Amino acid sequence: MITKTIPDIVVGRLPRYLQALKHMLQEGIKTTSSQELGEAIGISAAQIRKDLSQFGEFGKQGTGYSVAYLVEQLHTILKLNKVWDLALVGMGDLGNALARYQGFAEHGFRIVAAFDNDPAKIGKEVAGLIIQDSHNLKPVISQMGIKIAMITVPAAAAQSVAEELVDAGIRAILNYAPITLTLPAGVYVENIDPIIKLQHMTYYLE
Amino acid sequence: MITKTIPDIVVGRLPRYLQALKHMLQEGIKTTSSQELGEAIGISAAQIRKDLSQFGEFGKQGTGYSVAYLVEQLHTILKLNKVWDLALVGMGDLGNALARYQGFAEHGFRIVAAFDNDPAKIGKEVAGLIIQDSHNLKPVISQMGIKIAMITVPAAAAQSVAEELVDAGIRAILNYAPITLTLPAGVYVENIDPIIKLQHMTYYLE
DNA sequence: TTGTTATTGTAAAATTAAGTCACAATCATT
DNA sequence: AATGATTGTGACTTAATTTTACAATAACAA
Repeated sequence: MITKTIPDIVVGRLPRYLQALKHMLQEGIKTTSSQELGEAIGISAAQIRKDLSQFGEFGKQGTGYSVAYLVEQLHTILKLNKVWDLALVGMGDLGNALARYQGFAEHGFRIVAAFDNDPAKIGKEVAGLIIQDSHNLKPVISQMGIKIAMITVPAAAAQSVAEELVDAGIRAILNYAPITLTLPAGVYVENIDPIIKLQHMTYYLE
Repeated sequence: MITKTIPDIVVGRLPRYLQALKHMLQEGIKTTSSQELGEAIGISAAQIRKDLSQFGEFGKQGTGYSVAYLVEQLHTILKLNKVWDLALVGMGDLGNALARYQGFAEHGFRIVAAFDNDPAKIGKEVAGLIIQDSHNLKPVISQMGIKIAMITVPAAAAQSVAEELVDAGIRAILNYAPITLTLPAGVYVENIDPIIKLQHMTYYLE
């Protein structure tokens, strides 16, 4: 097998394919085509076929793709055939909302540790989680072997929290703080910032 | 003046420049260079210069950029020299967290209407907003002239809510529901879905 | 004034990604 | 056995992005 690096932009589209395919599953659709899938998510049929072909042959000529099988294959590609433990740092309104969000569990992500540095919050329970003191962040995360963390602390604290997380063994960070984190290569960071998205859209409005 | 279409990906980087520049302002930094700005956000100096040059000449050779002036110029480019009104649909945990988030106001976005279809929530107050019945969505939004909406309803309801919003005059949607919306051309949609981001990152983990 | 250093704006080149098209191969159905 | 649908793929084109390089220029020091 030839190992070639697959462009990150291609990898980034796979979760969207998966999302649409899972909706099809829920609606009882057993089979689909690159055409149909493309229409559902606004991507050309050719591009979907090309993206998928980077990973293998998942369809059948004349028939298309078995939705269940393609979901299974995408799970394997994206390493979703296991439950991923998550750490959550920052239990403000957003942190609380994420702790209660059912979507994580439904997709194989489980928040197993929550932290805050506010004594008024430490010890309280949210969605079955006891909020822990941020001072214990490193021992808890390294002992539990958690690899992914979500940061929902204020911007001013985000960089140092991120460094602690990396120090504790975290390899991927979903950053909700409105700041660009500077971290060692090999740590994957994805940012979620509504302000950035809104400012992008206003360019196109009057 | 020659009007040329600027690639969307360039526009999408401007808010990140703005974010970093505002942090510099807060720290009292008066002048910066494409080099320094690039290091702060992980983008090459050349790309920043090229991106900015699409819109005009904002720097001085030998000196760099006045942070305040560049912030001002980016505000003008992104149409941020006004307060933008936002509608928020779906007052679950996430909707509530967004309603309370101070960041919107700090960046010139003001949530002026909140909706839900749950009778138990309608009429309640959150962060100074009275939650309104989703049935009134269209008249309220069109009368107030709101152009941007955020959707935080369950996936099953998101498409029809989005259609109602467009019908009411909404031109841009920040979609938190885990589904790809199908809407007329000319409506700008940005998606925020943590699951998609997490699934993208797990590809790179073991 | 002159030289030195820093930095922009931009052109050219290189690279990367996306889109298009075509079509043999194959599968299901009639 | 014929028909129609659809994949996987290769070739090609087009478009977009990134990198490189450097002349022009500003600030500053001697």
